[in-house]
Amino acid sequence: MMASAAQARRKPAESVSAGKRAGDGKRFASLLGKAAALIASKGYHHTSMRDVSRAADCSLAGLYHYFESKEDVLFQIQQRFFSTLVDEQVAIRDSDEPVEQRFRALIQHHLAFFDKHADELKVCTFELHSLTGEQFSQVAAIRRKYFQLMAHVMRDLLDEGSGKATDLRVRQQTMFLFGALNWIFMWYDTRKDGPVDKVGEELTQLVLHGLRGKPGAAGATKKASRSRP
Amino acid sequence: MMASAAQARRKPAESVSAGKRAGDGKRFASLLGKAAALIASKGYHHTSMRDVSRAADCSLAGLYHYFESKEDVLFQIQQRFFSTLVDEQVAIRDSDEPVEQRFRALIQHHLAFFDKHADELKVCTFELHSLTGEQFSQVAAIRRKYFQLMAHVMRDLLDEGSGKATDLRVRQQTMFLFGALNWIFMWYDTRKDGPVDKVGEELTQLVLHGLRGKPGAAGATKKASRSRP
DNA sequence: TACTCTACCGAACGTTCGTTCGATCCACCC
DNA sequence: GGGTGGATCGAACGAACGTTCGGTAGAGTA
Repeated sequence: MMASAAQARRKPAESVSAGKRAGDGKRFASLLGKAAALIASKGYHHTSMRDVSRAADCSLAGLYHYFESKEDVLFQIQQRFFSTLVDEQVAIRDSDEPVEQRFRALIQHHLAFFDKHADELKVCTFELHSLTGEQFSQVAAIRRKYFQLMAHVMRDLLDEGSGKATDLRVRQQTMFLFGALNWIFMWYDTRKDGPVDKVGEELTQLVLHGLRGKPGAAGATKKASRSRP
Repeated sequence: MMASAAQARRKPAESVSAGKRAGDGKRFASLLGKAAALIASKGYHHTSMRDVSRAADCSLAGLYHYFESKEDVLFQIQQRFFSTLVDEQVAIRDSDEPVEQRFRALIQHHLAFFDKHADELKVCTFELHSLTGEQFSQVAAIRRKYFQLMAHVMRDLLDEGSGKATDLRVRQQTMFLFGALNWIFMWYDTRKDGPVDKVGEELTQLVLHGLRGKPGAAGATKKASRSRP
């Protein structure tokens, strides 16, 4: 008597690596991918269930065999991919490397994940606020975890340079970094920009040097070279 | 016979400071503000014309006296505020100051504009792709202009330090900066973060020092202080 | 063969949306 | 007073949307 995959997922298991659940097959993964591509390019609210069904070559009603609702589509994408990324980043933070190496590895792995799952990560980054209620809270918690993870390494980095690692400074520098990372969706183009790890190294150097600078050392001291009068 | 403000605006005058057009009154500005606040907080596609009419205390049909369509609402916000910001930034770029001062001033003015018109600037930053056709092209052109403006100063900054100002490097560092700037919408909180100009100075220092660092100087040289084993 | 369960579908329902139409109110000018 | 035109409105229209319902096809199993 009708126990669809979506209904079976009603209680989605609390641990991150959830137990077996209906809808973990290839078809489900393919649907998620098609949906992520559409949402990444048109935005969640511009993407209709009819769009998804067309892209996935199935009927509108057929989608509801795999998903409870449209919002469930969005949630599945965000929950699965974002928690995978953050779990992997935790392993890097806890690795046995010097702080600069861990910092570099965090940036590089973020970009490598972006390279492999651009659509899904874009959805994670820009469509959090399209979720509501419990589903919003769950993904928001993952995002907080990611922030704290990065802020932790940022603090180590600031501590290493000098004693000026206030909570506020750690917060703001971490937010600057996330801004630079997340904005990459808006401009990165393989042909123009080359492989992602080159971009990652540029960003790593920018921040590593930027944090090291002595306060006041970069002020209005020079008398200016102007290239356009 | 019925020449509404929206219809009078049909040909919106090509110069930036357009000639007088119906709908430049206080009511029109107030409608734009209410709409910007709604769109900034709920997103364009989640904001209905009925929402706007409710917030503005007028009828649904009444809105169409001022706007040709829903997309016209979005376009008016973006075109007016974004071109104002960029025009002001052009004046800073062309001012007679040392390059570091101009760079600092660009960041500070961007943040001051954010402080005054947070809703409108947020709409400019995140809702470009909700426009289509000619309106999209117009705002995209303003955005390109802003990028080139910032990249221009970034190039001067890189030139000053050494000879390593390739087009690619200028492009990527500029994009990092825009990322950090634009992401501020996501986290800035006056109570936590203090006045915007403090934030601006942090970001200015990060980039100024970051660009000055000698390549290879911040590598895996130290043997790491770890605060969490 | 008969039963069960998964995967999937066509057709419809109720709602919300952007937009339009015809009308009214009112300040201003002849 | 009569006329004009900007500002505003209630009511409705057609389209698109998310979702549901009742059903079918087919593989697996007893």
